[in-house]
Order: sequence, then C-alpha cells, then structure tokens
Amino acid sequence: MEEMANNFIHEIIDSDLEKDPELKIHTRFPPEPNGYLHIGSAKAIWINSMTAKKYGGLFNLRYDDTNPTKEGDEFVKSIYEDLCWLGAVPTGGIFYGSDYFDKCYEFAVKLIKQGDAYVCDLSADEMREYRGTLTEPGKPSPWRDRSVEENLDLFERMKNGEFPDGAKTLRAKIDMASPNINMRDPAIYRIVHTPHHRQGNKWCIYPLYDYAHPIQDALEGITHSLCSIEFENHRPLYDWVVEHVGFEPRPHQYEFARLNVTHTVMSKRYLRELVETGLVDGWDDPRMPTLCGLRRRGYTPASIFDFVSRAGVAKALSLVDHELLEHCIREELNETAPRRVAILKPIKVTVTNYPEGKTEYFDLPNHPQHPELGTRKVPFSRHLLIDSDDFSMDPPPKFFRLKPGGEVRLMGSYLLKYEDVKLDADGKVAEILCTVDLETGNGNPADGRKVKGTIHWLSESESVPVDVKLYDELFTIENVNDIPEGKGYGDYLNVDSVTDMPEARVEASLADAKPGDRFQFVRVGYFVKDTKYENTFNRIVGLKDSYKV
RNA sequence: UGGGGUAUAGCCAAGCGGUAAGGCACAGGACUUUGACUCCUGCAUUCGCUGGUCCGAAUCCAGCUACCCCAGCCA
Repeated sequence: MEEMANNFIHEIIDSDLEKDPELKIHTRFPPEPNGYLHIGSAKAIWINSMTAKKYGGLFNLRYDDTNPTKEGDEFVKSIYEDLCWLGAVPTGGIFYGSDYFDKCYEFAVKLIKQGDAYVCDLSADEMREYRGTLTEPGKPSPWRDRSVEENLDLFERMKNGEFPDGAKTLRAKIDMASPNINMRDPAIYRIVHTPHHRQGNKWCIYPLYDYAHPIQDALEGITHSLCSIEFENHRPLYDWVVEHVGFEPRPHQYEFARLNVTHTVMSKRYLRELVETGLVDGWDDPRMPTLCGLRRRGYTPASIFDFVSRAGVAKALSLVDHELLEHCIREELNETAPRRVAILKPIKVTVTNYPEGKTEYFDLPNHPQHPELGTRKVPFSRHLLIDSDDFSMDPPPKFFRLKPGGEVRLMGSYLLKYEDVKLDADGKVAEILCTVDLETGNGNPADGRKVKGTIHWLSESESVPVDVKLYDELFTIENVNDIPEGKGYGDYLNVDSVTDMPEARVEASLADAKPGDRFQFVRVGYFVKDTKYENTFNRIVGLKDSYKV
C-alpha cells in the first residue's frame, strides 16, 4: 500500500530535484468544506500525501474555505475524521484558507498599487457580456482605468461594508482579449455579506479561488500543487498571481485526471441531493461512495489506497471498473479477516441420527491459510441451519451442494447425507431431514468415498440472530452526462436492491455476541459470485465493521 | 467554429526511435474439508485515422477525427 507506482508526477519531481537537489517537496490536500470526502477525494489525498512521503517532504491539509455561503463546520469535522481514518497524516500541518484573509487583502492592495487590479462596478450580467464568448474576445470594463487612489479607496470601502452584495468586484487587470477566458480580467474579490464559519462577521469581501489558492500555496511553502485536470485552464492565472504578488520561490500547479468509478456517481451535487432528499440514510449510508459510507461498507483504508494506486495517475479521462475496488478489498480481507459463518437465508436441517439435546464442539480454523490464528469451538447439534442456496430440490448439472440423494461435507465436521424433506402448507421445503456419518467426525470416511461439496452450517439454538441489510448494488447510473436538464436522478438511479434478511444468523462465537444481541452487518465477508448458476451468495464473514444497534 | 487537454485490449495503464510491461475483467486447467483462496495457461502481428521521414515509428513530422475542460461575483 505504501508503495507508489511511478507516474508522470514523479518524473516532474525527479527533474525538479535534479535542478535543485536541496528542494524540499511540499504538497497539500485542499478540500472545500462543503461536503463529505469521497473515493475521488481519496485519489487526491493519496497522490499528494504519498508524493510528499516518497520524497521525504511534507503534506498539508488545508480547508479551502473562501466561500462562506457553502461551507460549514459539519464538513470540516467530517473531513478531518475521514482523513484520520485513511491514515493520511498531514505532516506539514492543518491550515485554513480563511486564515490568510488578511494576507490576501494585503496582497490585493499591493496589486492595486502596481496597477494590476481594479475595482469594477459591472453587475454580474454586465460582466458576462463584457467577457465575450469562447470565440469572441471580451471588451474592457469602463472601470478598468480607474486611478490607483480611487481603486484603493473603493477597495477599502468594499471591505468596510459600504456596498451591498454584488455591487462591486476587485478584478485582476490582465487581458480582455485572451483566448483563455480565465485571463479576461477575472474577479478576485467579491462582496458577500455572509458570516464565515470561522471568521464570523469580520469580512464581507471574500477572495475567489483563483486568487486565493496560489497565495495559500505560496504562503505554506507548497512546491507542487497537485490538483485535478479541470484546473488546467487556470494554471496561467495561478502563475500570474504568484508572479505579480511576487512570491519566491514559486509553487507550481500540476494536474491529473479525476477518478471515476463505474456504477457510481461522485459529484458532490448529486451526493448532497441523495442525502437531502432522504433517498439514502445519510452521508455515511453504505451505498454512498463517500469515505464514511465505504467505511461502513467494510472497505479499509489500505484497500482504498490500493485501489487508487492500481487505477493509476494519468491525464486521460478514465472510468475505472468497480470490480477493481472489489478485488482490492477481497484481497485484503482474504488475507486478514478471521472466518466466521453467517447463514443469510437459513433453512432447517434435522440430523435424524443425532441425539436430541446432545451438543458437541468442532474446532474450526479462524483462517484456512493461517493456522497460527488458532481455532474456535463451533457447536454441533441435531438441529442445524444451512444457507438455502446450498440446497436444491431440482439441481442443475454439476451442483455439488446438498440435493436429494446427495452427500456433502459440513465444513469442519461430519459428512451429511440427504434423506427426506418436510414441506410446508405452500409446498415449499420447510426442513431437510438428513443423517450424518458419525464415523467421519472431522476426518474422511473409512471407505474412501469422496464428496465434492462442502457447505457451511450453524447449530440453530446456539447461533445469534442478526438483522442483515444487504445492499448488493451501488448506485447504478450509466452516465451522469446522460441526465437531461431538469431531470432528477430518480429516473436513473437504482436504489431498490436492498434486501432485508431478518432471519439471518451468525456464529455465537462472534466477539461479545450472545443470543439476543442485535447486530447490523454492512459487509458480510466478501461476495462470491457464482456465475455458473447465476446466483450470488455470501459465504464467509470477514468481520471488519459491525455495529451494534 | 477561440483556447487548453486526451486518444495503447472490455476497463485502467506502462512505453520517450530498436520491434507492445503490469493490474482488473474474462476463458480454460490443476488443487481444494468454503465451487473461495492459491497455482498454471490463454487473452493487442498492433497503439484514434491518413500520409511522410527513417534500415527501423506507439514513439519524430504533417494533416485529419473523436472525446473532455473553460464564457460563476463556485471550488
């Protein structure tokens, strides 16, 4: 997990280091506290933190909180918690963009004095008109040539709250004819009479991202500002700010492609909508691609970083198959998770040749490949439960589990032979009557016969009932861009695949569990997809995250 | 139709003038007291297209094509 595949960013840094071997690499992760971190954020976190780590540098967490209308403490807190959970330690410290408001103001005054910024009275609509279009150049604002003195005076009065929201902006004086629209005298300060979550009512003017971000980076000594690719067009402006404010040494911005995952929607807008409309239970609903949602779903930090690392860092648009994420968590849990049995869709088995009231215990290994992890005692009795997927009255070819006339291995225990079934009033199988080969214990039969199937089982009276909510699908959305204007996600999202299985049971040997305890399992082991028979069933419990309700 | 990017297998992705890494997925097979795991095997005569340079091109040049981003006083 700690290893980092080579990517183009390392090439850049290697070449920087060649020019200046003393260079101390410094990166940052700058989330806006307006939502919860998701797996896409994990990519940015991983790239920035691992790059710093690889080169012995520092990594900052910086809340990019320059827009008071969208941000809040709930998000500040959750971002911190999720980052901690991931284990991405901000070795360079934790900062807030808003802590640099004084500096930003000071530098804005400097730009005005240099003739590089001016106060503009254009309304938002007018500014849009003056900006021109993709194919036509913009035209200069009538306020572009105000004197330095007037600009200074106006800017101070903006700060003092003399003007209402939107009445004026401070703009960088660059080039209204630039083919890059971001360079057509972008606004760098706006008036917003909204209290800030940290600054309270101290300010009524707030710097914009394009202006604030390079300043934040420079002030923190960031050397490599690694961000996603939609900011590529902003890089000239980033460099302009750094140059005109006069920072030395200069931070530099590099861009990489965002992470997209199949069957998942990552945009904060949609995630927020899902939460706010109650389609999910919250930001940490196990179906959410948020880090806290994935955590409840049983993914580990290592598996998430592993996934991000395998998906790679490049600039091409990509949509990574979610199977890769599944592979990463399966690989980890397979190695680390202690095995426990869960019967999700129980069906009764009565062992007719086993005495009523007798209980014996079998030692089952906690991990098939790691005997050093020890064993546990699993009770066996006349009344068992097996998963109904492991039994078929009318088996397809090559069905090796329990079937009429068949014999299977009860995992870690006897061979079990089918004798008969009892049907309920509807004619469905209510109970399977079987016998065990008492000679087999945990070994092989004397006659040398082999059985092909092994199934898991529990003693009915000594297992623990649980509520299992099986979320077997993430959000299914074919393509966010396919959503027509004005259409909600409701038509496109499939969130119905939630199955409640109140009869599910798990081993009584689960930590602290006793009959009567209620658990909610959000990840029950890993999924084993049996494509041959087109059914999906759960086998092993890899207890990573379980919550007592 | 301005500018900035990106095109290598079903999905990611290396490759940087010397003859297509790796992972996921998929398909066979071996093993198996979890049909898991593990282990073998297979999976691009070709790199968006068309030309050109060169002994030699995914790599260099030219011209096309497709997709993504930018016209917030959001980030």
